[in-house]
Amino acid sequence: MARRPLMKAKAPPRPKPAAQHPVELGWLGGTAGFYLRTAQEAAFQAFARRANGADARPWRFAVLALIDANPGLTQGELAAAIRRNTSSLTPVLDDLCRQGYVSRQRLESDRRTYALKLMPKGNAARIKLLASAVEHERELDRIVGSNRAQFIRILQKVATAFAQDATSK
Amino acid sequence: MARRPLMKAKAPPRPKPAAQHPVELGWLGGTAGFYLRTAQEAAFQAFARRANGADARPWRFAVLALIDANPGLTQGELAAAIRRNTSSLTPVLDDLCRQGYVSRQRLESDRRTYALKLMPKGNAARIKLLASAVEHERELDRIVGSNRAQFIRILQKVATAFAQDATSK
DNA sequence: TATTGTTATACTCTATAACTATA
DNA sequence: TATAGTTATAGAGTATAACAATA
Repeated sequence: MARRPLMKAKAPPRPKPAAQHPVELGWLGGTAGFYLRTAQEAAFQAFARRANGADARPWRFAVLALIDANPGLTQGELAAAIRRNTSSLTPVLDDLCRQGYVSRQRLESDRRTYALKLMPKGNAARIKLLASAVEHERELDRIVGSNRAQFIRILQKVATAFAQDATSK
Repeated sequence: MARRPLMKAKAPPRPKPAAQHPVELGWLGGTAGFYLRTAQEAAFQAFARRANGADARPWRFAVLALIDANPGLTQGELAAAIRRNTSSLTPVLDDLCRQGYVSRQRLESDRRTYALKLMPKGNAARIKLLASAVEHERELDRIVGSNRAQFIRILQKVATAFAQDATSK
């Protein structure tokens, strides 16, 4: 992060000199790719900001929500759902288990796998993050307007179409 | 990356065990946020795959395109356009200059700033990446369907609405 | 003093390969 | 041998703070 933090420095509102004459985006300004990226980044940062206090690191809320919706799922299934390598998930789950949010139980039928379950503390954390997420989606609604359902449908299609590419290639 | 690579290992097509019974996404499956992320990731990876050979690391194409569209812009302006800290841009530009793609010229009117210009080699690289980007956008078109313009407009609105949040807060 | 860009540094997220234990 | 998950490790991308040059 920083060079010699010296103090905890709780989110100092930096002024950020707004660009006076806007940069011409050229061809980029007519692409979906460029805005897909900037929109995603801006939206995620807004969510993290809103969830301030709750821990909203990248996939934490999704992990809690997915374990809640699929009690007993395995780490491999969870990793596939968020398109991450299982080795990336291990430290996340270590952390959630250490905090008493999630339990890992060896499955009797296949003792190599864990059945993941949400613990009461984990459900409480999920609900807290859900409140932020609901607010966040409400703001997205206001921005997106009446085309919300269609917008989501298109994003889904993009995600699945390119994801299929990845496996077929 | 890896533990003792031992060989160059040119992209071994890993089989990847497709999840047999799909994970239930629950509430997440109705949100824009979740699919904004997964769509962006899948689309970007597809672009990088397609540009194979050309160097399509995150902001490289955008940087070349933006310098081309705004000859003489400064590093600060460029950083603002892609919403990155100037310190993150320095090594990217070091690299592009080392390769003879971009020139930094001290501005006579303010010798603290550089005027960035695209060199012939940089323009060639831009054109090569542009070909991949055009193909990529064409595939996005096929996926998005007839709502392309509206889709882009919504993404723009999301990007700018949340970006304004960031500065005002 | 203020601003542009650089340097030193540290942190987060991610994946690959090897490993352990089970199957 | 094959698979689920862990460990060790590497590396990309990013930002913060201090700095040097210039304003």
